[in-house]
Order: sequence, then structure tokens, then C-alpha cells
Amino acid sequence: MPPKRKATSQTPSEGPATKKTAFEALQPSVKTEPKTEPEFETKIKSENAPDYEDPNRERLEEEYGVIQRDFYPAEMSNERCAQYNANEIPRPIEVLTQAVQKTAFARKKIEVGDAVVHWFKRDLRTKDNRALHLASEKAKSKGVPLICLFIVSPQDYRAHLTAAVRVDFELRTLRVLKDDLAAKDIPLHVETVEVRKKAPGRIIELCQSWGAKHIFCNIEYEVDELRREAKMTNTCLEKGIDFHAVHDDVVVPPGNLTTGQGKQYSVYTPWYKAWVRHLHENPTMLDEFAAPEQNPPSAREKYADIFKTTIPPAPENKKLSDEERERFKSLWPPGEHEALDRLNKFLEKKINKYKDARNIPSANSTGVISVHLSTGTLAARTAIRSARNVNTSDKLDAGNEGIKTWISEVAWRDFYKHVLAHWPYVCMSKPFKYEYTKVRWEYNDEHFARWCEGRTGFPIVDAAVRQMHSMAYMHNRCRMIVASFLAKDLLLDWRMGERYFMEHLIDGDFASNNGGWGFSASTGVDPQPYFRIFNPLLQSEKFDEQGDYIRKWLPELKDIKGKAIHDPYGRGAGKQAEKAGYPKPMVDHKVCRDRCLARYKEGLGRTTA
DNA sequence: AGGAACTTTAA
DNA sequence: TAAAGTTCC
Repeated sequence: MPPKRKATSQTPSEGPATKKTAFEALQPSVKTEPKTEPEFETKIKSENAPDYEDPNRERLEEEYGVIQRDFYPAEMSNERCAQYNANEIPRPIEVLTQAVQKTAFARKKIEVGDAVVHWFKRDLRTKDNRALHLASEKAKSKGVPLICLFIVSPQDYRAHLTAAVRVDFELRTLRVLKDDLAAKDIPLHVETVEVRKKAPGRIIELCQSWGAKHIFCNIEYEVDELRREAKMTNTCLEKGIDFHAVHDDVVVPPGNLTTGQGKQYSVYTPWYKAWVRHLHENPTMLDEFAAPEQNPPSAREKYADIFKTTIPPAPENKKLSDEERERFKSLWPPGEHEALDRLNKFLEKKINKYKDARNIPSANSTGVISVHLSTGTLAARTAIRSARNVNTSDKLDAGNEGIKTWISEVAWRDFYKHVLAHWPYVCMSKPFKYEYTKVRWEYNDEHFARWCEGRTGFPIVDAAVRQMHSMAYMHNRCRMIVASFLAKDLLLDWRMGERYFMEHLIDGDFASNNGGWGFSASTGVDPQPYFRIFNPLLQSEKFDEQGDYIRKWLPELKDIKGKAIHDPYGRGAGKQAEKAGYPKPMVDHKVCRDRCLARYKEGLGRTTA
């Protein structure tokens, strides 16, 4: 699966591997007498690494798709990042909050119309859904029907790099949701709006056609979405409609947790302590929101045409092949019932061993509910509450070690959403540490292609990428390993990897994905200092000791015995690997490590992290 | 949510 | 001499 490139201009590639000569030329003084003579398939040198001032940099960022100029024309500058941090530019979340507050009085006076609308976005469930619950309550208060709505916007999928497999999962989930709602005589209207900016207008039109005066929805924390909801709050009010956007996606809403100085936390551990304390002080925040109630029977007739419609197939730009559709259908059953089943089975059978086993990718020891959290077939609140309820303590940071650990992992999701809300420029192709924009990243087609294809010659890296291609999923430990390899070993622009993950993972979520890549590239919050560079071989030996994971995803290496599995060419199984068509390591980790340290230092203009 | 180099300690 | 601990990157 080669990377997609936008532009036609090609950078000169290195051509076929020059092996020994290249290695020797670069390392004339290395004299450690390796037992097996190292051979590497590509040279490590800077081909295409423009500095911050280089006019080529912007061109490359566009060409490699880390900035989508067609959707986001204005460049986000370091100066503007600094202005956000100095509170000189209002954050989108603040703009929305203000719009909500300013309109609150006027909206409260709006009488219930002929129906109440809930707009589904990333909350594709009926249970424990705050906005849906509020919509149902509002409808009940006047005995009018609840109508649900979902907008498919192919252009939005393009702008947000949504994976086709993720779109497929959403559409399959909508079929489950439609049936569940229909059982309560609640219609679900699904409509395709090609141009994303036209979606709000169309939603308002639909509401007017139904005589509805209330639209409920749950807030999404990306910049486009926050700005859209802020605007909708005002536009709707002008038309006599109460647009009601509420916090639900996170367990604790962003902004609730601040340091002693009233600042946003940017380091996980103190943030987590505050998060736990906040939930202990406000235990009702974990309470479940009841599913919507039965509609009046008249709704069946009144909205007969909506009940008759079916969920559309995937839009042209997000179609899977037949083979993929079948594979993913059996791997990832859709809907909230599946989500709850998975959660409960995990809590019953696996969570006790989670602490020790969670980092072993072959152990099948994690919950694998990420796709449900990201599409909202499962609320993070439901996950945390359920784990608490099976714990020996009602405290989130006490009792069973496995449960404690798992809760703190789910909390990372909240953390990264808080980060996104407070530092919105991470959503505008800037790293949290925006001064890292000055690090010179490589843009090397051959290297990127080999990473994307899982042919780097580092078995643990390749196994992980192949898992992603096969399952549209990757174990978290492996995500860190492959991300570190792209950012630190290959020194490729980490945003290329971020994008590739979004385009291939079924659970792709902007905040978590961006946060994870920022972590691995050391450009994000809670930074590991940039000199923390994963050694792929050590990671492999530590977390896939017997090589089970590697053998599973790299079947060509399945007959390689013992420790050679981690490094066939370096451990005497080179002939076997070569025969099986498995490539030599594309680079020398030690050389890469040194280059990485030098490049980060150069970019930051200093010698410490 | 590391690793390499170096130092100390136990066998 | 190897494992365990420490420090620095």
C-alpha cells in the first residue's frame, strides 16, 4: 500500500540499495567488529530536509499532505500559536461557550415545536448519551416526537482524512441504530450533503420542515466542529431554533481541570490526579443517561417516509473493495450492543491481568474498544463507570491493579481532548511544541513507502504495519514503536505518519492520534525528551519475547527459530530471510539515532531537551 | 509511555 | 563477571 501523494513532482530517490559501500562511506570509523557484517538497504543522508526559512518547506508540506491547503488556505504561523498561548486569540471552545452562554436566556424561552431533533455525530448509541437523553426529555415534556438525524458529508471525510473502513463501520452502525430507534418509533433520517459547509443550512431546513424548534447534539472538540457549532448556535437562534450543544464525549469536560495557577495541565500525571479528584468530588458525573423513551404512536405514520428509507452505501471517495468489506465486517461488528458485549467480556475475563499483559501485543489482553469510543457506540463514561462498578473500591485510583491501570488508560483519551480544546493549533498542523516546527524533517519517498508497506527490514515494525493493513487496527505498544521509527529513525515528518494512521485505522480519532504522534515525535504534550529514542530491537525483545506477534503478521518469517526472529540478518538467519523475500534492515539504527539527536538539537538551537 | 554508558554490588 | 543501579542524553 504505497503512500498517496498529491503532487506530481518527484524528489530524486536514492535508487537501488548500494549496501556495503553506502554504509562504509557513512561510517568509516565504526570499528566494533560486528559478528555478522551489517548490510543496509538504503543510505541515511539528508535528501530533502528543508529548514524553517526554506520556501520549499511549505511546498513539501502540501505535497506530502501534512497540510491540506485546499481546506485550510491560511498558514498557521508560530507567531499565531504564541498568540493562542498568550490568550490573545479566543480559542474555538471559548467562542462556542460564549455563544452558548450569550444565547442561553433567549433559547430558554423557545417553546417546543412539532418535534425535537437529535443530531447524531460521533455518539452513535442510544444508551448513556447526554444530548439524546435531553432531546427525549424535551420531546416528552410536550408529548411531541423525537426525530434523529445523521449527515454524511463526503467532503468532510476528505478534509478529516477519515479511513474508508471507519466510514464503513459508521454506516453499518447506523443500520443497527436505525432499528433500535425504530423499535421506539423514533425515525432516523440519514442524508448525504456533499459540501460540508452546507450541512448546517440543510440541518436547519430539515428542522423547519418538521416544525422542530430544538436541535440537540454532543460537542466535538476539533476546530472545524467547534466553530461550526458556535455559528449554528447563533444562526439557529435567529430562526427561532434552540441549538443545544452539550459536553458528552469526554468524562470530564475540558476546562473543568486547572492547575493551582488556573492554567491548563500539559503533563498527564498531574492532570490525571486532578481528573480523579474531580470525579470523586462529583460522582454523579459518572451516572448513566437513560436511553430515549418511546415516541407517541402517531410518529410512525407522520414520519412514515423516514422509516422507509435505508442507510446509504459508502460515498464514492470512501469505498472499500468487496474483499475488504467482508473482512472488516466480520472483524468489527457494529453498534452499541457489540460495544457493551466487548466491554463486559473484557471486564469479566481480562481486566485483572491488564496491568502486566497490556504491553504484550500477542497476548490479546486489551479491551479493543477504541473503535467504539471513537465512533461513540460506547461512551467513555460508560466504560469508566462499568470498570469502577466491578472494582473492589469505588475510587478510580484504588483497588484492583488491572482496573486502576485500565481506567488511567481510558483517561488518556480525555486528556488529549482537553489538550486539543486548549491548544487548538494542534488541529492546524502545528505541534504542541510549535518551536519544533524548526526541526528539519525528511521527505523521502522511498523511506516513507517502505514504512507504509511494512518492508523496513525491522520485523517488529513491519509486523505492526501489516497488522494495521489486515485489521485496520494496531496494538498500542506497536503504534509507539512504528511511530518512533518513522519520526526518530527515518526522521520523516511525523505528520505523514499521523495522516497514514488516520487513513488506515478503524479507530482513528484526531485527538488521540495527534497526541500519540506528538508523544512519539517528542513534539507534543507530556513530552518524552527528544532523546528518548526507541530501539526497535530492544522493544521487540522486551514486548514480543518469543516472536509470536512477528510470526503471526510476517508469515514469511514464521520458520525462523529463536531470537533470530527479532533481527534475522543480524542473527544468522539472513539466508533464510532472504529466501523468504524479507528485506534487510533499511537503515542502521545507531546511525539514525545519532542523526536524530543532531537534527533535533539543530532545530531547537540548543543542546538539551 | 527509553536507552546507552557508566558505576556499584553480589556472586 | 554479570546483574542491578545511576546518570546523562
